[in-house]
Amino acid sequence: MKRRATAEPADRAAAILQGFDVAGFRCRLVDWFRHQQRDLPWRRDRDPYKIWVSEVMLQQTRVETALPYFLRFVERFPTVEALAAAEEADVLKLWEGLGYYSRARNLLRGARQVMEEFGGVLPDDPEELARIKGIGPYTAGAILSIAYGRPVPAVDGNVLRVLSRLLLVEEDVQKPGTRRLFTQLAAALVCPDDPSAFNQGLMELGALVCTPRAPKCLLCPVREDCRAYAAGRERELPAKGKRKAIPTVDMVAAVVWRGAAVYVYRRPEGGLLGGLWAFPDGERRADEAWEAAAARILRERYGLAVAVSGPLLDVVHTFSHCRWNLRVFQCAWVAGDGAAPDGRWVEVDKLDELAFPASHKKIVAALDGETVSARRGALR
DNA sequence: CAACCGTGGCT
DNA sequence: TAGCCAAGGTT
Repeated sequence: MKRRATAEPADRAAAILQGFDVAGFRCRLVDWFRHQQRDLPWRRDRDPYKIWVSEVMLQQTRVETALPYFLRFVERFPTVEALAAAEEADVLKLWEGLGYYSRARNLLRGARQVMEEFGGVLPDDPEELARIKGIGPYTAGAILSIAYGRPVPAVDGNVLRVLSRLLLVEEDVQKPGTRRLFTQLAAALVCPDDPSAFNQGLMELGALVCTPRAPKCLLCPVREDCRAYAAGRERELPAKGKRKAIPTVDMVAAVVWRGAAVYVYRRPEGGLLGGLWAFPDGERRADEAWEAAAARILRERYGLAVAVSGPLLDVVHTFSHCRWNLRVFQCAWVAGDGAAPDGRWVEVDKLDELAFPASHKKIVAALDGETVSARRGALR
């Protein structure tokens, strides 16, 4: 049998936990969580569906941001069955502004999958859960432990931070290999008596006390367990590699007027902002004039001949992995019905029925302003 | 494995 | 200001 140069995660986890007071740590954490947890709507009951929705919304998203979306979503779609019967357009409209829109599409697909394959009930089996679109290792662990009381780990960013400090683990937490180590550690630590309180306690501690920049160690219920605190090194952890610089792209978009209607298209699934509506847009070429770029893109990509009348606004929008310098032009329609696969002429007052990304939502808002000022002008 | 996929708030 | 950060998943 061949032996690896580096220890397996399971062996390393066991070595790291040598001398750690597992039982005492569990008690202190769970006790703290029971008394100090925030009153959040998804903690009101253990409905697996609501836990699922909340966990998906909370992926890479702050509690305060997700909260109003969650309330609207479960009000409109209270059950898996209700969601499974929904139109994707309605789901995306409820998700508008929350970002990472594949989450919404996957949640809808997942709900339909649960109706067809699992009789409308989210399975409590790890391997079956993992087959559902949009449910990865963390979300599966969260649903299993919180909704079904199963003693499995749920490793999110909070848990990586808390455990890296607690156990003084110095590996780069962004590497997939390190993630496996922390999953082993969390699996060994999880409290069999109350996996829900333990896993949520770990995350709540990370959110409220063991925060990224200025951890509140003096308020920490498990300070006596913390190796980083003992070493005075809590601010050095977790270790993370540097982020790559993100590229900037010059973009043009156009508001093409044809009577009271403007042209919009639905972005293809799978790409950036997939499934959302947008004004016709495209990349400006190097050394190309902005207005010329607008005319060229409308002609080539959207089959529209227009007269570019002037800039409406500039939008600078930063995504997670790229940045747009977006210049928006108003245009008068000349010819062409529009050739985008999912293009439509929509009256301006009906634009609110469609889901737009934040960057193009600003264009819609600018048009509302235009309408208002035009009406004001007409009244004078 | 590394790149892709949003958004808003904070320092 | 520019960068960092937040209950990740998919390809």
